[in-house]
Amino acid sequence: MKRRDEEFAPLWELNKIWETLTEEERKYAAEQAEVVYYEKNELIHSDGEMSLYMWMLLRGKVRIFKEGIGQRQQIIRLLKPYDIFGYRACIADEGYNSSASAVESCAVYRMPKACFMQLIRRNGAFCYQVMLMMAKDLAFSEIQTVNLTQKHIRGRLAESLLLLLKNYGYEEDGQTLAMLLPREDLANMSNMTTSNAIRTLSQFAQEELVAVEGRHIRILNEKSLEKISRLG
Amino acid sequence: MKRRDEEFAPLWELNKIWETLTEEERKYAAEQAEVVYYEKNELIHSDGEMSLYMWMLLRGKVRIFKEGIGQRQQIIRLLKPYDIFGYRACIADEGYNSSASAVESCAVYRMPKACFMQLIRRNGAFCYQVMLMMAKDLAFSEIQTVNLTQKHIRGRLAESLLLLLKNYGYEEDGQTLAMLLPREDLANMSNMTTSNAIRTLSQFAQEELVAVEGRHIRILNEKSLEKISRLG
DNA sequence: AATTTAATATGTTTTTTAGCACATTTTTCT
DNA sequence: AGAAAAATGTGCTAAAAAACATATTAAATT
Repeated sequence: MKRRDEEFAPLWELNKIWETLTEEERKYAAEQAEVVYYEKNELIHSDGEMSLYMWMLLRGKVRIFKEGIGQRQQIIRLLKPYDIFGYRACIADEGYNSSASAVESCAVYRMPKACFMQLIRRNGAFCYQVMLMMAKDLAFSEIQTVNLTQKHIRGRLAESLLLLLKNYGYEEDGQTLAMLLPREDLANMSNMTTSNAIRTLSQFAQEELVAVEGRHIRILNEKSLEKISRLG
Repeated sequence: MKRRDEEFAPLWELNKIWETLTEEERKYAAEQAEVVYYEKNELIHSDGEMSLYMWMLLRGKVRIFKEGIGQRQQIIRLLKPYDIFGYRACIADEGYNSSASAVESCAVYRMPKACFMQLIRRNGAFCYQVMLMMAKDLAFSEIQTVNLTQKHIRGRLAESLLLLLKNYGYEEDGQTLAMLLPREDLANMSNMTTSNAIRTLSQFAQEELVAVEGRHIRILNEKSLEKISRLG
């Protein structure tokens, strides 16, 4: 983790939750928030560790995951720039209940818990925005529980690919997923072993649902993937 | 669903989130909240249906569940008196993202969404209490995702039994779970088929971890159950 | 650029879990 | 209370997924 002098747009231009802050609060938030940098695969925070900051991703990609049984990890969600994380633990004044690490080198705003909670207490509209964000995260988590427990391998992998597509979109070619993920991460998202992720992705390639070149995945038949995901 | 004239203690004596309300707000809340009754297995709200109320359980037990693939259901959580539910959808102004049905006949307070949201907007302390509740629910959901995906059948069943114990405690004998649940619900909690729930519970009985008499389950060896749950 | 290390691909075996059948018991309903 | 409907208990079979092995390829490191 490094700190560097680099200019990023102010908070309120990056995520609408900050738009609810008054001039004074914006100034306070900007003073307190600090840009920090992480290398690829570096740990940002870890499960159980007491929450000291809430974070907003500025550049790069981050995975939020939990360690399960026998070092198997489950990726809870993947973040893109301006997504906010680590805020739940701050609100509950608990340790983080998951770990965060950089998928690729990235820049992050971190805001001390005290500052964040101050803003929540002072500003009802801000509090409401945070609440709304949490309501979305909760809905997603409950949907994900059912996806991961009830769908079969093919359905789970298709689901993950569509999730990546929805979250990161395509490269300029309009086909290639704008997210390079090792197969192991794909497996950890989809609740399966790495070899099953590899095998199933190969199957999808044979069926011409996707085309694979290393970590570059082109989506050839989104409709069919949706169907596979839907039927489990 | 019926309505009856029956007296329940006022909201603020039943769940601490209501303690944050002012006198005036308490009066408003009490006016707007209404007691409704549901028969065993009656549906209280269903997944996708637009949220009109938030609810607080007064008497009885309620299951919150999602329908997955091929009518298999996943129980997201089980409620005991004074637990609050259906509030997430109100906050996000969305449809419910799960269904709720009565495990046994029960009484419920229901409060119109507009009233609930009014209180949230007006009263920062109340908003914060709701937020805190949601933070707990979110943490639970994420833990549950990992439990249900990574643990093996025995681990998942042990987990569920301990969850029931934590939530409902023992009967007066200090051994029998104060929650009668058909094996199918036990299966739907634990992400397994009904026959596997029956089979695995029988195994636990043979190993003298529990004693089973119909739906009455006595916990004989909590320590061992914890170990089985922990190791997956 | 070369070397080491890690990731990917694929086949095979073993374990785990679901699915089905059917007898028996318990609940529910009238 | 008695009949009908559900739920439970067990055995067996099939399917799904994990585990393991090993070759190949790509990525990271010096």
